[in-house]
Amino acid sequence: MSNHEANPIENKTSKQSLILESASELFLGNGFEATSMDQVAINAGVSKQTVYSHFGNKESLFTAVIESKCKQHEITQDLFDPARPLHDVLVDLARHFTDLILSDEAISLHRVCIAGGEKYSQIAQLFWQAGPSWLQAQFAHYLELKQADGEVVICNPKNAAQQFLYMLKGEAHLRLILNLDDPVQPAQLNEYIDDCVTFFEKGYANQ
Amino acid sequence: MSNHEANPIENKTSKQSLILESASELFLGNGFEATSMDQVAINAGVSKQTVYSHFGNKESLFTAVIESKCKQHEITQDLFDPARPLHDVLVDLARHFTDLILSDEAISLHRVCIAGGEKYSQIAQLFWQAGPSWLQAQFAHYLELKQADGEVVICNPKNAAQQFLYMLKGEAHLRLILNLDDPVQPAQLNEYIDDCVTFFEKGYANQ
DNA sequence: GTCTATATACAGATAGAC
DNA sequence: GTCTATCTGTATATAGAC
Repeated sequence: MSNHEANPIENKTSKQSLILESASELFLGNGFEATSMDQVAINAGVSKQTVYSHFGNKESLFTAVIESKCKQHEITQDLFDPARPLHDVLVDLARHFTDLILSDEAISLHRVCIAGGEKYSQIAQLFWQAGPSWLQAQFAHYLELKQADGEVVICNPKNAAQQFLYMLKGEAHLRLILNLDDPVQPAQLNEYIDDCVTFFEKGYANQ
Repeated sequence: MSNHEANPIENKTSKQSLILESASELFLGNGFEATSMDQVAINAGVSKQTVYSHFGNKESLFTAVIESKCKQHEITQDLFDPARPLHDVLVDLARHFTDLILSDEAISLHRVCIAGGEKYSQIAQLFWQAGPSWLQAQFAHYLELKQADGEVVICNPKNAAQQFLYMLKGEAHLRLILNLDDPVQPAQLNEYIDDCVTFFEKGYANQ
Protein backbone atom coordinates (compact mmCIF):
# COMPACT_ATOMS: atom_id res chain seq x y z
CA MET A 1 0.00 0.00 0.00
CA SER A 2 1.47 3.30 -1.07
CA ASN A 3 1.71 6.28 1.21
CA HIS A 4 0.40 9.03 -1.04
CA GLU A 5 -3.25 9.81 -1.78
CA ALA A 6 -5.07 9.04 -5.01
CA ASN A 7 -5.10 12.72 -5.97
CA PRO A 8 -1.89 14.48 -4.99
CA ILE A 9 -3.22 17.91 -6.02
CA GLU A 10 -6.18 17.68 -3.68
CA ASN A 11 -3.77 16.60 -1.01
CA LYS A 12 -1.64 19.70 -1.56
CA THR A 13 -4.49 22.15 -1.38
CA SER A 14 -5.83 20.33 1.61
CA LYS A 15 -2.61 20.86 3.54
CA GLN A 16 -2.45 24.49 2.53
CA SER A 17 -5.96 25.10 3.79
CA LEU A 18 -5.23 23.16 6.97
CA ILE A 19 -2.29 25.44 7.64
CA LEU A 20 -4.34 28.53 6.88
CA GLU A 21 -7.09 27.39 9.22
CA SER A 22 -4.62 26.59 11.97
CA ALA A 23 -2.89 29.92 11.58
CA SER A 24 -6.20 31.77 11.61
CA GLU A 25 -7.15 30.23 14.93
CA LEU A 26 -3.83 31.05 16.53
CA PHE A 27 -3.22 34.52 15.09
CA LEU A 28 -6.75 35.69 15.80
CA GLY A 29 -6.77 34.09 19.23
CA ASN A 30 -3.33 35.03 20.51
CA GLY A 31 -2.03 37.72 18.19
CA PHE A 32 0.93 37.81 15.85
CA GLU A 33 3.84 37.88 18.27
CA ALA A 34 2.44 35.31 20.68
CA THR A 35 1.91 32.79 17.91
CA SER A 36 4.85 30.61 16.90
CA MET A 37 5.38 28.76 13.67
CA ASP A 38 5.81 25.59 15.73
CA GLN A 39 2.30 26.01 17.12
CA VAL A 40 0.90 26.60 13.67
CA ALA A 41 2.55 23.43 12.38
CA ILE A 42 1.45 21.26 15.29
CA ASN A 43 -2.08 22.64 15.24
CA ALA A 44 -2.31 21.91 11.52
CA GLY A 45 -0.85 18.44 11.94
CA VAL A 46 2.06 19.07 9.60
CA SER A 47 5.76 19.74 9.98
CA LYS A 48 7.17 23.21 10.34
CA GLN A 49 9.03 22.93 7.07
CA THR A 50 5.75 22.33 5.26
CA VAL A 51 4.44 25.59 6.64
CA TYR A 52 7.49 27.39 5.31
CA SER A 53 7.21 25.66 1.94
CA HIS A 54 3.68 27.00 1.48
CA PHE A 55 3.96 30.49 2.95
CA GLY A 56 7.64 31.45 2.97
CA ASN A 57 7.77 33.23 6.31
CA LYS A 58 5.69 34.33 9.25
CA GLU A 59 4.67 37.71 7.87
CA SER A 60 3.41 36.24 4.59
CA LEU A 61 1.36 33.67 6.48
CA PHE A 62 -0.10 36.39 8.67
CA THR A 63 -1.05 38.52 5.67
CA ALA A 64 -2.69 35.53 4.00
CA VAL A 65 -4.78 34.93 7.12
CA ILE A 66 -5.98 38.51 7.40
CA GLU A 67 -6.75 38.68 3.72
CA SER A 68 -8.91 35.56 3.81
CA LYS A 69 -10.76 36.68 6.92
CA CYS A 70 -11.49 40.14 5.56
CA LYS A 71 -13.15 38.59 2.53
CA GLN A 72 -15.45 36.50 4.71
CA HIS A 73 -16.89 39.44 6.61
CA GLU A 74 -18.78 41.52 4.16
CA ILE A 75 -22.21 43.05 4.55
CA THR A 76 -24.55 42.58 1.61
CA GLN A 77 -25.19 45.71 -0.38
CA ASP A 78 -28.82 44.70 -1.02
CA LEU A 79 -29.45 46.47 2.24
CA PHE A 80 -29.00 49.87 0.59
CA ASP A 81 -31.65 49.46 -2.09
CA PRO A 82 -32.67 53.09 -2.85
CA ALA A 83 -36.31 52.03 -3.03
CA ARG A 84 -36.41 51.11 0.64
CA PRO A 85 -37.67 53.71 3.15
CA LEU A 86 -35.12 55.28 5.47
CA HIS A 87 -36.48 53.84 8.68
CA ASP A 88 -36.29 50.24 7.46
CA VAL A 89 -32.76 50.70 6.21
CA LEU A 90 -31.61 52.27 9.47
CA VAL A 91 -33.10 49.46 11.55
CA ASP A 92 -31.71 46.71 9.33
CA LEU A 93 -28.31 48.33 9.04
CA ALA A 94 -28.08 48.85 12.79
CA ARG A 95 -28.95 45.22 13.42
CA HIS A 96 -26.65 43.72 10.80
CA PHE A 97 -23.80 46.07 11.55
CA THR A 98 -23.75 45.44 15.29
CA ASP A 99 -24.17 41.70 14.79
CA LEU A 100 -21.15 41.72 12.53
CA ILE A 101 -18.74 43.93 14.46
CA LEU A 102 -19.59 42.43 17.84
CA SER A 103 -19.03 38.84 16.70
CA ASP A 104 -16.12 37.00 18.28
CA GLU A 105 -14.26 36.65 15.03
CA ALA A 106 -14.65 40.28 13.99
CA ILE A 107 -13.43 41.43 17.38
CA SER A 108 -10.39 39.18 17.15
CA LEU A 109 -9.69 40.36 13.65
CA HIS A 110 -9.99 43.99 14.66
CA ARG A 111 -7.72 43.49 17.64
CA VAL A 112 -5.05 41.79 15.61
CA CYS A 113 -5.16 44.48 12.93
CA ILE A 114 -4.66 47.16 15.56
CA ALA A 115 -1.75 45.33 17.15
CA GLY A 116 -0.16 44.41 13.85
CA GLY A 117 -0.81 47.72 12.13
CA GLU A 118 2.19 49.24 13.78
CA LYS A 119 4.72 47.11 11.96
CA TYR A 120 2.75 45.80 9.01
CA SER A 121 0.65 48.67 7.82
CA GLN A 122 -0.49 46.60 4.86
CA ILE A 123 -2.59 44.53 7.26
CA ALA A 124 -4.44 47.51 8.64
CA GLN A 125 -4.99 48.85 5.14
CA LEU A 126 -6.58 45.57 4.05
CA PHE A 127 -8.92 45.65 7.01
CA TRP A 128 -9.82 49.29 6.57
CA GLN A 129 -10.75 49.01 2.92
CA ALA A 130 -12.65 45.75 3.15
CA GLY A 131 -14.53 46.84 6.26
CA PRO A 132 -15.16 50.36 7.59
CA SER A 133 -14.30 52.28 4.45
CA TRP A 134 -16.47 50.18 2.19
CA LEU A 135 -19.52 50.30 4.43
CA GLN A 136 -19.26 54.03 5.07
CA ALA A 137 -19.19 54.70 1.36
CA GLN A 138 -22.21 52.50 0.64
CA PHE A 139 -24.28 54.08 3.38
CA ALA A 140 -23.24 57.61 2.46
CA HIS A 141 -24.31 56.99 -1.11
CA TYR A 142 -27.72 55.81 0.04
CA LEU A 143 -28.14 58.90 2.21
CA GLU A 144 -27.28 61.13 -0.74
CA LEU A 145 -30.18 59.66 -2.67
CA LYS A 146 -32.55 60.18 0.25
CA GLN A 147 -31.29 63.72 0.55
CA ALA A 148 -32.08 64.26 -3.12
CA ASP A 149 -35.58 62.88 -2.52
CA GLY A 150 -36.04 65.46 0.23
CA GLU A 151 -36.71 62.80 2.86
CA VAL A 152 -33.92 64.12 5.02
CA VAL A 153 -31.85 67.27 5.40
CA ILE A 154 -28.22 66.26 5.40
CA CYS A 155 -25.65 68.77 4.28
CA ASN A 156 -22.82 66.22 4.47
CA PRO A 157 -23.93 62.60 3.88
CA LYS A 158 -20.43 61.23 4.49
CA ASN A 159 -20.37 62.76 7.95
CA ALA A 160 -23.90 61.58 8.70
CA ALA A 161 -23.02 58.01 7.70
CA GLN A 162 -20.03 58.06 9.99
CA GLN A 163 -21.97 59.50 12.87
CA PHE A 164 -24.52 56.72 12.68
CA LEU A 165 -22.04 53.87 12.31
CA TYR A 166 -19.54 54.97 14.94
CA MET A 167 -22.31 55.82 17.36
CA LEU A 168 -23.59 52.25 16.98
CA LYS A 169 -20.14 50.80 17.49
CA GLY A 170 -19.91 52.60 20.77
CA GLU A 171 -19.48 51.09 24.17
CA ALA A 172 -20.44 47.52 23.33
CA HIS A 173 -17.56 47.23 20.89
CA LEU A 174 -15.05 48.92 23.16
CA ARG A 175 -15.87 46.63 26.06
CA LEU A 176 -15.40 43.57 23.87
CA ILE A 177 -12.19 44.65 22.24
CA LEU A 178 -10.75 45.52 25.65
CA ASN A 179 -11.88 42.08 26.77
CA LEU A 180 -13.58 43.44 29.89
CA ASP A 181 -15.24 41.02 32.27
CA ASP A 182 -18.72 42.50 31.89
CA PRO A 183 -19.87 43.04 28.29
CA VAL A 184 -22.98 45.07 27.49
CA GLN A 185 -26.11 42.96 28.00
CA PRO A 186 -28.27 42.18 24.93
CA ALA A 187 -31.35 43.92 26.33
CA GLN A 188 -29.38 47.08 27.03
CA LEU A 189 -27.76 46.91 23.62
CA ASN A 190 -31.12 46.63 21.86
CA GLU A 191 -32.40 49.65 23.71
CA TYR A 192 -29.29 51.59 22.76
CA ILE A 193 -29.66 50.64 19.10
CA ASP A 194 -33.28 51.78 19.05
CA ASP A 195 -32.22 55.03 20.65
CA CYS A 196 -29.64 55.57 17.94
CA VAL A 197 -32.18 55.09 15.17
CA THR A 198 -34.64 57.49 16.80
CA PHE A 199 -31.89 60.00 17.46
CA PHE A 200 -30.68 59.86 13.87
CA GLU A 201 -34.16 60.30 12.43
CA LYS A 202 -34.87 63.31 14.60
CA GLY A 203 -31.44 64.85 14.06
CA TYR A 204 -31.74 64.69 10.30
CA ALA A 205 -35.50 64.96 9.89
CA ASN A 206 -36.94 67.25 7.21
CA GLN A 207 -38.61 69.49 9.81
CA MET B 1 36.10 61.18 45.17
CA SER B 2 33.47 58.57 46.05
CA ASN B 3 31.20 56.94 43.51
CA HIS B 4 27.84 57.25 45.24
CA GLU B 5 25.64 60.36 45.40
CA ALA B 6 25.20 62.59 48.40
CA ASN B 7 21.65 61.37 48.95
CA PRO B 8 21.33 57.64 48.31
CA ILE B 9 17.53 57.72 48.69
CA GLU B 10 17.09 60.28 45.93
CA ASN B 11 19.36 58.17 43.84
CA LYS B 12 17.14 55.14 44.34
CA THR B 13 13.90 56.86 43.40
CA SER B 14 15.65 58.44 40.47
CA LYS B 15 16.57 55.06 39.06
CA GLN B 16 13.07 53.75 39.60
CA SER B 17 11.57 56.62 37.67
CA LEU B 18 14.18 56.28 34.95
CA ILE B 19 13.15 52.66 34.50
CA LEU B 20 9.48 53.57 34.47
CA GLU B 21 10.07 56.26 31.87
CA SER B 22 12.13 53.93 29.71
CA ALA B 23 9.52 51.18 29.96
CA SER B 24 6.74 53.61 29.10
CA GLU B 25 8.44 54.64 25.91
CA LEU B 26 9.06 51.09 24.81
CA PHE B 27 5.80 49.47 25.86
CA LEU B 28 3.70 52.26 24.39
CA GLY B 29 5.80 52.43 21.29
CA ASN B 30 6.28 48.75 20.50
CA GLY B 31 3.77 46.86 22.63
CA PHE B 32 4.25 44.37 25.41
CA GLU B 33 5.56 41.35 23.55
CA ALA B 34 7.92 43.26 21.28
CA THR B 35 9.58 44.99 24.24
CA SER B 36 12.40 43.15 26.00
CA MET B 37 13.70 43.68 29.48
CA ASP B 38 17.14 44.19 27.97
CA GLN B 39 15.87 47.12 25.94
CA VAL B 40 14.23 48.61 29.01
CA ALA B 41 17.47 48.35 30.96
CA ILE B 42 19.66 49.79 28.23
CA ASN B 43 17.21 52.60 27.48
CA ALA B 44 17.13 53.49 31.18
CA GLY B 45 20.91 53.34 31.48
CA VAL B 46 20.86 50.66 34.20
CA SER B 47 21.53 46.96 34.35
CA LYS B 48 18.84 44.39 33.80
CA GLN B 49 19.11 43.11 37.33
CA THR B 50 18.26 46.58 38.61
CA VAL B 51 15.06 46.50 36.61
CA TYR B 52 14.14 43.18 38.20
CA SER B 53 15.04 44.44 41.66
CA HIS B 54 12.53 47.27 41.34
CA PHE B 55 9.67 45.63 39.50
CA GLY B 56 9.99 41.87 39.97
CA ASN B 57 9.00 40.75 36.48
CA LYS B 58 7.82 41.96 33.11
CA GLU B 59 4.09 41.87 33.85
CA SER B 60 4.46 43.95 37.00
CA LEU B 61 6.51 46.52 35.18
CA PHE B 62 3.91 46.66 32.43
CA THR B 63 1.08 47.17 34.90
CA ALA B 64 3.01 49.93 36.65
CA VAL B 65 3.47 51.72 33.33
CA ILE B 66 -0.19 51.56 32.35
CA GLU B 67 -1.29 52.66 35.80
CA SER B 68 0.93 55.74 35.74
CA LYS B 69 -0.13 56.70 32.22
CA CYS B 70 -3.84 56.34 32.96
CA LYS B 71 -3.48 58.79 35.81
CA GLN B 72 -1.89 61.39 33.54
CA HIS B 73 -4.72 61.49 31.03
CA GLU B 74 -7.73 62.86 32.79
CA ILE B 75 -10.16 65.49 31.58
CA THR B 76 -11.02 68.18 34.07
CA GLN B 77 -14.51 67.97 35.48
CA ASP B 78 -14.83 71.77 35.57
CA LEU B 79 -16.06 71.35 32.04
CA PHE B 80 -19.38 69.98 33.30
CA ASP B 81 -20.35 72.93 35.45
CA PRO B 82 -24.19 72.72 35.56
CA ALA B 83 -24.41 76.50 35.23
CA ARG B 84 -22.91 76.43 31.74
CA PRO B 85 -25.23 76.37 28.72
CA LEU B 86 -25.47 73.17 26.72
CA HIS B 87 -23.97 74.52 23.53
CA ASP B 88 -20.81 75.76 25.23
CA VAL B 89 -20.33 72.46 27.02
CA LEU B 90 -20.80 70.45 23.85
CA VAL B 91 -18.30 72.53 21.93
CA ASP B 92 -15.72 72.47 24.71
CA LEU B 93 -16.18 68.78 25.38
CA ALA B 94 -15.91 67.91 21.70
CA ARG B 95 -12.69 69.89 21.40
CA HIS B 96 -11.05 68.60 24.58
CA PHE B 97 -12.18 65.04 24.06
CA THR B 98 -10.90 64.74 20.51
CA ASP B 99 -7.66 66.48 21.40
CA LEU B 100 -7.13 63.94 24.17
CA ILE B 101 -8.04 60.70 22.42
CA LEU B 102 -6.30 61.58 19.17
CA SER B 103 -3.00 62.44 20.85
CA ASP B 104 -0.07 60.17 20.10
CA GLU B 105 0.26 58.98 23.64
CA ALA B 106 -3.43 58.22 24.11
CA ILE B 107 -3.49 56.25 20.87
CA SER B 108 -0.47 54.24 21.94
CA LEU B 109 -1.98 53.61 25.35
CA HIS B 110 -5.26 52.52 23.83
CA ARG B 111 -3.51 50.20 21.39
CA VAL B 112 -1.44 48.58 24.08
CA CYS B 113 -4.47 48.09 26.33
CA ILE B 114 -6.33 46.36 23.52
CA ALA B 115 -3.41 44.10 22.72
CA GLY B 116 -2.63 43.35 26.34
CA GLY B 117 -6.21 43.04 27.49
CA GLU B 118 -6.37 39.50 26.22
CA LYS B 119 -3.91 38.13 28.70
CA TYR B 120 -3.87 40.76 31.40
CA SER B 121 -7.44 41.88 31.81
CA GLN B 122 -6.43 44.03 34.76
CA ILE B 123 -4.74 46.39 32.31
CA ALA B 124 -7.85 46.91 30.24
CA GLN B 125 -9.92 47.41 33.39
CA LEU B 126 -7.59 50.15 34.60
CA PHE B 127 -7.86 51.94 31.28
CA TRP B 128 -11.63 51.56 31.07
CA GLN B 129 -12.33 52.98 34.47
CA ALA B 130 -9.88 55.84 34.34
CA GLY B 131 -10.91 56.81 30.82
CA PRO B 132 -14.14 56.04 28.95
CA SER B 133 -16.23 54.97 31.92
CA TRP B 134 -15.37 58.01 34.00
CA LEU B 135 -16.05 60.52 31.24
CA GLN B 136 -19.31 58.92 30.16
CA ALA B 137 -20.61 59.09 33.72
CA GLN B 138 -19.65 62.73 34.15
CA PHE B 139 -21.26 63.79 30.91
CA ALA B 140 -24.41 61.71 31.52
CA HIS B 141 -24.82 63.39 34.89
CA TYR B 142 -24.59 66.82 33.30
CA LEU B 143 -27.20 65.85 30.70
CA GLU B 144 -29.55 64.66 33.44
CA LEU B 145 -29.46 68.11 34.98
CA LYS B 146 -30.15 69.76 31.63
CA GLN B 147 -33.00 67.33 31.11
CA ALA B 148 -34.43 68.34 34.48
CA ASP B 149 -34.15 71.99 33.44
CA GLY B 150 -36.18 71.20 30.34
CA GLU B 151 -33.43 72.39 28.01
CA VAL B 152 -33.38 69.07 26.22
CA VAL B 153 -35.58 66.01 25.84
CA ILE B 154 -33.47 62.98 26.63
CA CYS B 155 -35.19 59.86 27.85
CA ASN B 156 -31.89 58.10 28.53
CA PRO B 157 -28.99 60.45 29.36
CA LYS B 158 -26.50 57.60 29.60
CA ASN B 159 -27.25 56.56 26.04
CA ALA B 160 -27.14 60.15 24.82
CA ALA B 161 -23.74 60.69 26.41
CA GLN B 162 -22.39 57.59 24.72
CA GLN B 163 -23.83 58.55 21.38
CA PHE B 164 -22.08 61.90 21.45
CA LEU B 165 -18.72 60.62 22.63
CA TYR B 166 -18.46 57.57 20.39
CA MET B 167 -19.68 59.55 17.41
CA LEU B 168 -16.85 62.02 18.00
CA LYS B 169 -14.30 59.24 18.33
CA GLY B 170 -15.32 57.98 14.94
CA GLU B 171 -13.15 57.66 11.91
CA ALA B 172 -10.30 59.91 13.00
CA HIS B 173 -9.55 57.64 15.94
CA LEU B 174 -9.89 54.42 13.97
CA ARG B 175 -7.52 55.62 11.29
CA LEU B 176 -4.92 56.51 13.90
CA ILE B 177 -5.19 53.35 15.94
CA LEU B 178 -4.91 51.28 12.77
CA ASN B 179 -1.89 53.38 11.90
CA LEU B 180 -3.12 54.09 8.38
CA ASP B 181 -0.96 56.16 6.09
CA ASP B 182 -3.51 58.92 5.62
CA PRO B 183 -5.04 60.27 8.85
CA VAL B 184 -8.07 62.57 8.82
CA GLN B 185 -7.01 66.15 8.00
CA PRO B 186 -7.53 68.82 10.69
CA ALA B 187 -9.88 70.89 8.54
CA GLN B 188 -12.07 67.90 7.82
CA LEU B 189 -12.00 66.90 11.46
CA ASN B 190 -13.14 70.32 12.59
CA GLU B 191 -16.01 70.24 10.18
CA TYR B 192 -17.01 66.80 11.41
CA ILE B 193 -16.90 67.95 15.03
CA ASP B 194 -19.13 70.93 14.28
CA ASP B 195 -21.53 68.62 12.48
CA CYS B 196 -21.69 66.38 15.53
CA VAL B 197 -22.57 69.26 17.84
CA THR B 198 -25.29 70.51 15.49
CA PHE B 199 -26.63 67.00 15.01
CA PHE B 200 -26.76 66.39 18.76
CA GLU B 201 -28.54 69.65 19.46
CA LYS B 202 -31.17 68.99 16.83
CA GLY B 203 -31.62 65.35 17.78
CA TYR B 204 -32.26 66.18 21.42
CA ALA B 205 -33.77 69.62 21.10
CA ASN B 206 -36.85 70.50 23.13
CA GLN B 207 -38.93 71.04 19.99
C1' DG C 1 21.55 48.22 45.44
C1' DT C 2 23.93 47.57 41.51
C1' DC C 3 26.68 45.38 38.39
C1' DT C 4 28.64 41.34 35.00
C1' DA C 5 28.08 36.78 33.66
C1' DT C 6 25.27 32.92 32.98
C1' DA C 7 21.38 29.36 33.00
C1' DT C 8 17.53 27.89 30.48
C1' DA C 9 14.08 28.00 27.09
C1' DC C 10 12.19 28.83 22.80
C1' DA C 11 11.76 31.61 18.71
C1' DG C 12 12.34 31.88 13.26
C1' DA C 13 14.39 29.73 9.73
C1' DT C 14 17.19 26.04 7.14
C1' DA C 15 19.73 21.40 5.72
C1' DG C 16 19.31 17.20 3.98
C1' DA C 17 16.98 12.43 3.83
C1' DC C 18 13.04 10.25 1.60
C1' DG D 1 6.34 17.89 -0.92
C1' DT D 2 7.10 16.39 3.40
C1' DC D 3 9.54 15.05 7.17
C1' DT D 4 13.34 15.03 11.27
C1' DA D 5 17.19 17.26 13.05
C1' DT D 6 19.66 21.34 13.67
C1' DC D 7 21.63 26.20 13.42
C1' DT D 8 21.51 30.72 15.39
C1' DG D 9 19.73 34.41 17.83
C1' DT D 10 17.46 36.32 21.64
C1' DA D 11 14.13 36.21 25.36
C1' DT D 12 13.13 35.95 30.70
C1' DA D 13 15.11 35.36 34.76
C1' DT D 14 18.85 34.36 38.20
C1' DA D 15 23.71 33.75 40.60
C1' DG D 16 27.26 35.78 42.66
C1' DA D 17 30.88 39.63 43.06
C1' DC D 18 31.32 44.38 44.84
